[in-house]
Amino acid sequence: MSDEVDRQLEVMADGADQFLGRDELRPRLEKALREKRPLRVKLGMDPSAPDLHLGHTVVLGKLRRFQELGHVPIFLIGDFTARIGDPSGRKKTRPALEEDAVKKNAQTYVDQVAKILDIDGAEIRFNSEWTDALSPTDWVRLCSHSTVARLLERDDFAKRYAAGESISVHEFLYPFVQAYDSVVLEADVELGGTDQTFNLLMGREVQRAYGQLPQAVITHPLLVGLDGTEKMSKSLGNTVEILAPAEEMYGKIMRISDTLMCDWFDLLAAGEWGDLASARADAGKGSGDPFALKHEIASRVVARFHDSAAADSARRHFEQVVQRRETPDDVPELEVAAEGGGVGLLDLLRGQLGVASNSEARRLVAQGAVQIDGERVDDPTIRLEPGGPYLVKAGKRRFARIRVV
RNA sequence: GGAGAGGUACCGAAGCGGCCAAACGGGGCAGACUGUAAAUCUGCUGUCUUAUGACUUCGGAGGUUCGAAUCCUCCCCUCUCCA
Repeated sequence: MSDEVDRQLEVMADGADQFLGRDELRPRLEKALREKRPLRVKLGMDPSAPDLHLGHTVVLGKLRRFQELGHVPIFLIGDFTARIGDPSGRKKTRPALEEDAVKKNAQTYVDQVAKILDIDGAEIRFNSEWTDALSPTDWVRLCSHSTVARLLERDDFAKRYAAGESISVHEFLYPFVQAYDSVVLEADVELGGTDQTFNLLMGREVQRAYGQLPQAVITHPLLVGLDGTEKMSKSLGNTVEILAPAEEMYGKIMRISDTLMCDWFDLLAAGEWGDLASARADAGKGSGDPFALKHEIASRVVARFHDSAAADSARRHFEQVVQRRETPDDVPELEVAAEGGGVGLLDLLRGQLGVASNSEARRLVAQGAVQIDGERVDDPTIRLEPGGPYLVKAGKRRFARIRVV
């Protein structure tokens, strides 16, 4: 029995940055196991962007592990809080979202989360369910449980305040709402990124104020995005979306630095990649074969969100197109209507290859990035005669087979 | 309520009557290199059927001027200090 408690606590702590309230959790866990009343484990996310990315999956993976331990995963969609905008880690006020956008995003979240959790065994909740019912008096009471000084202690607020950045009053409300969610959900544990520490601790305080046992708080390091410096975040454009096509996902992962690769390995392994431990250790020391390890990580991540067949073909595609710089097998074939006896190259690049503008297309030609049937083109004004198909290449990764009709 | 400071391209930030499509840095794109990368080096980076050309752009709306990102007026937004 106590072995089982230890084992579970260890799984809970795996990969975590902090595990606050661990000692208090122990007796609750024992009781839970004894009485077969699983713990309620909360993870909240704001539907502020439609796509979940690898960064989200770090904590989601932990939630899944709780589920595997027999506890109740509660995935909370912060549809109300998204309308406030979480100030965590922000340098400026996050714009509040329109209700419609929030609803739409929330919908897609459930589908995406299902790739990680066993969704049937999970509790999916929306916090507007109870926040909309709060009266002004309730709000005042809720907000009385902390102080301005305390809120200003918070790192991101403190920095913004010191730097003379604006802080809107409503941003102060955010932690209160998140804390209140824990009260309503009677959370035993709440998960989050390290940037959530303040909000999560607020949950403990408010639960206490409402006569509940405070939740344990488990935070995980934030996954650094593709740029290798900032946390992965949609607004920074450094994400790998979990719904991304297999090839794109594979390619993005292959493009990260070796240092970042090690970081990702640790956060994304989720207790699964034990067989790669020694390769990981070598990579950390700068020895071994980091390239092979990166391939392996890319394959496993793709397999996790697609399947192993997709992972294999993504790998082949990468080896072919990026490593050997060959033409991929699956170049899209497009037909273009001839106008005045042919098609101008610039129109083609813009219309069929996804180049942003004629000027951009000209630049690509000038830079020697455009090829037709393997031949470099350096005159942007050429026209393609009816016929083909012509194999058109723009830059390293944009291909199309064009038939002019 | 009062007094100051400020809003510039994807982002940060210079410019403060013509030489400004707007320095510089970041980002992005392309090329070289490489284990795909990262790092490094080089170039490009508003649009237009490329043009010592035109058009749109410097918070918004007007105005002064041969000419405005740059001066004036009003408005909107942000920050600081004082009350």
